[in-house]
Amino acid sequence: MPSETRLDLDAFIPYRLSVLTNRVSSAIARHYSDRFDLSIPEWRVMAVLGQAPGLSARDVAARTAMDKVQVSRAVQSLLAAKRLTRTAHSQDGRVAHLSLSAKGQAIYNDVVPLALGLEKQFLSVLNLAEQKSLDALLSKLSRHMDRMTATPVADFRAEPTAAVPG
Amino acid sequence: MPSETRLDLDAFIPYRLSVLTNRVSSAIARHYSDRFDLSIPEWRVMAVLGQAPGLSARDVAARTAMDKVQVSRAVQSLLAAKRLTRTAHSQDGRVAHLSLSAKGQAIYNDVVPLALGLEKQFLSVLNLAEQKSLDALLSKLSRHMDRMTATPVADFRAEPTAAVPG
DNA sequence: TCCAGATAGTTACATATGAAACCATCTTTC
DNA sequence: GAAAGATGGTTTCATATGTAACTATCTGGA
Repeated sequence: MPSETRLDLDAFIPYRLSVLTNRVSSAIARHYSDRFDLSIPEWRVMAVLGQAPGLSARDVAARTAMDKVQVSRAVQSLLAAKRLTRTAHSQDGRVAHLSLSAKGQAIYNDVVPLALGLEKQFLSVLNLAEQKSLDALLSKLSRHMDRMTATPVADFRAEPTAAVPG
Repeated sequence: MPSETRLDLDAFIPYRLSVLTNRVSSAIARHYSDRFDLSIPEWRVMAVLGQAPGLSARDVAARTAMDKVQVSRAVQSLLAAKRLTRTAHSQDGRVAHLSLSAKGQAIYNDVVPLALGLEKQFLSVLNLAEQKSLDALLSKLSRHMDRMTATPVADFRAEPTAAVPG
C-alpha cells in the first residue's frame, strides 16, 4: 500500500474550503432570509441587478456562476413579489431586460449594508496584509479554476510530495 | 442614501469564496461520482472513516460539519452497497460503530490519490509560500467562524471603510 | 424505582435542485 | 425565403436536502 494513500481531511484544502464557505454562506443567509423572505439565489440575482440594471437572465447567470434554470426560477419568484421589473428587448424577442423595482431597490438598500457588515466581521480576524493576501489568493485560484475547467482534465494522480505542509 | 450602500460582487469575499468552492467541489466530485457511484456526502463519510475507523454516526457528523440526517442517509446507502460495516456498541444500545468494509477500503484507496492529485493540480498555481499562506488563512478564518457562530451575532452594519481593498 | 429530560439515529414531508426535454425566437446558409 | 441550427428562457421530472417529528435508548434526580 503506497504511503501517499492517506488523506487527512483537516489538511485537505478543498474540504476545508467547502466547510468554511458553507458556514459563511449560511451565516449570512440566516440574516437576510427570514427578515426579507429572500432565498440565496434570489439575493444573488438582486445583487447583480442592483449593480448592473437591465441585464438579461442569461447575463445574470453568467455573472453569478448560477445555471439558467436557477436564475429563471429566482427571477420568477422575484417578479411575483414585484421586486423586479421585466421589459422586452427592442430587437430580440427572446430576451428581456431585468431591473430592481422600487420595492426591490428598497430591499437591496437594506441588505447591502447588512452583507457588508457581516463580511467585515468575518474578515476582522485578519490584518490588512492578510486581507490583501486572501484577496489575491482567491483571484489567482479562481482564474486557475477557469482555465482548469475550460479544458477537460486528464487523470491526475498524486505524487509522493504533499501538496501543502501542515 | 449612504454611500456605503454599494455592493461590488467581484470584491465581495463571501461571494467569491462560494463561487470558487462550488467549482472546486464539483470538479472533484465529477471525477469520482461517476467512476465509483459515490455522492459527495457518501465520500465524506468514507473519507472520515478511512482516517478514523469505528466512529459513530454522530462523530462523523461532528467531524464533517454535515448534519445527522445527511450522515444517516449516506451511511444507509453505503451499508446497502456493502461499503461499510456496522457493529453495535457494547455499552450503549443507541450507538453503532462504523468502519469501511474491504470493499469500501478498496474504493477509498482508489479515490484518495485521485483527490490528492486534483488538490495538487488546483494548488499548482500557487508557489509554496502562497500555499502556506492559504493554509494559515483558512485556519484563521475557520476558527473565527467557529467563534462567531457559537455566539449569536448582533445586527452588524457596515462602516464607511471598505473591508478589502481591490 | 420511576419519571423527566437528554441523546443517537430514522422517518416523513415539504422544498430545492439539476439534467434534460421543450418552446419560441433568432441567425445562417443555401 | 425556407430549412437547419443556435440561443434565451421555461417546464418537467427525478433526486437531494433540511426541518421537524418520531422511536429507542440512556441518564439523573426524587
